[in-house]
Amino acid sequence: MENNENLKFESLYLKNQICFPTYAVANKILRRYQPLLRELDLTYTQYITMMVMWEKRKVNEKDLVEALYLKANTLTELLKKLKKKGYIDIEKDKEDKRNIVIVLTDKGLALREKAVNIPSCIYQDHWLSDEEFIVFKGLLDKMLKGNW
Amino acid sequence: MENNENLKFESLYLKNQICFPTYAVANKILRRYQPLLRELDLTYTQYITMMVMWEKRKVNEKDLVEALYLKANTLTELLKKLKKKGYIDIEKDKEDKRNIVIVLTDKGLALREKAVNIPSCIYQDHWLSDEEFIVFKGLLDKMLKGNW
DNA sequence: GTTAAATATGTCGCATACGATATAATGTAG
DNA sequence: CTACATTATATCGTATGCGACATATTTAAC
Repeated sequence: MENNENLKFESLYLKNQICFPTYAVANKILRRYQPLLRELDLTYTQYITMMVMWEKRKVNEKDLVEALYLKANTLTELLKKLKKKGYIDIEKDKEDKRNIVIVLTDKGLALREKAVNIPSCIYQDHWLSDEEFIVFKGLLDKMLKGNW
Repeated sequence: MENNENLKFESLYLKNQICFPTYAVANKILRRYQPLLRELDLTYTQYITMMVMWEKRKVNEKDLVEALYLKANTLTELLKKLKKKGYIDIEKDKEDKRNIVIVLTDKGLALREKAVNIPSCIYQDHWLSDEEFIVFKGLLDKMLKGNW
């Protein structure tokens, strides 16, 4: 009876989950970034938003939503904060007045010089081997693109 | 010059990140659970907490912190809510009065019957093949156990 | 044995993240 | 060309998740 019960509920054991360790590793990653990012006065979500800005220089909110796999309402508040810090400007799009245009400022661009050291700090502790990182990233990208 | 700049800041491109897709997949997973868990009146974090309770029946806060890779202050509020819903009871430990003892209630145990279908719903869309899931979970578990 | 360190938990403030819903602007069907 | 659908963004309320800090016990040092 006890064995039957174990069998029936096996799928609910924490150790058998895929989603839970994904969630836990993501939390662990965020905790790891925090002290490094504090020196740039950025949170993690602000940091990945700036990554897009450093690369594209000029986007609208929809571009960010797609690049970051977030929802627009999550970004609205965050963009106001980045604007307040002077890293971006927010303008109305003349062409399509529904859009906003987010533009990297000089101060925002300058921040990249301080940010450039972060990736090597983050990855230096060898959580995984180089080969494992490649496999891991391949699986993640597949999951992100997947339609589920 | 433009090429040099690309090279210098390559490590800051979103597409070269490992942490970002981990974070994005975790968000995607949480969004996927939400509608299913709403029927149980549980959030995702409450759900994984209940997983521990279904298995252990009786734990203290520290056990949960270790099992879920969260911080104690995150759990304090959450436990109050689970208590309010009647799924757990919270008592003082007589042996060591610093501890609290969290006990699964009958109502909490009964909830497991409704939860047992969730895992198959979640995993049915084949985000990855069975083999890929095994590899993925192996890497996640390694990262969780790693000391970084 | 008294004091200091360690442990377990709680409080507070901040920054997400989301669904539901609202609003404004644009596209489109007939 | 007008009503309706669609699109892009914003507002609101709820639930985390954390660091910093505070509190209450217990343990350990000497």
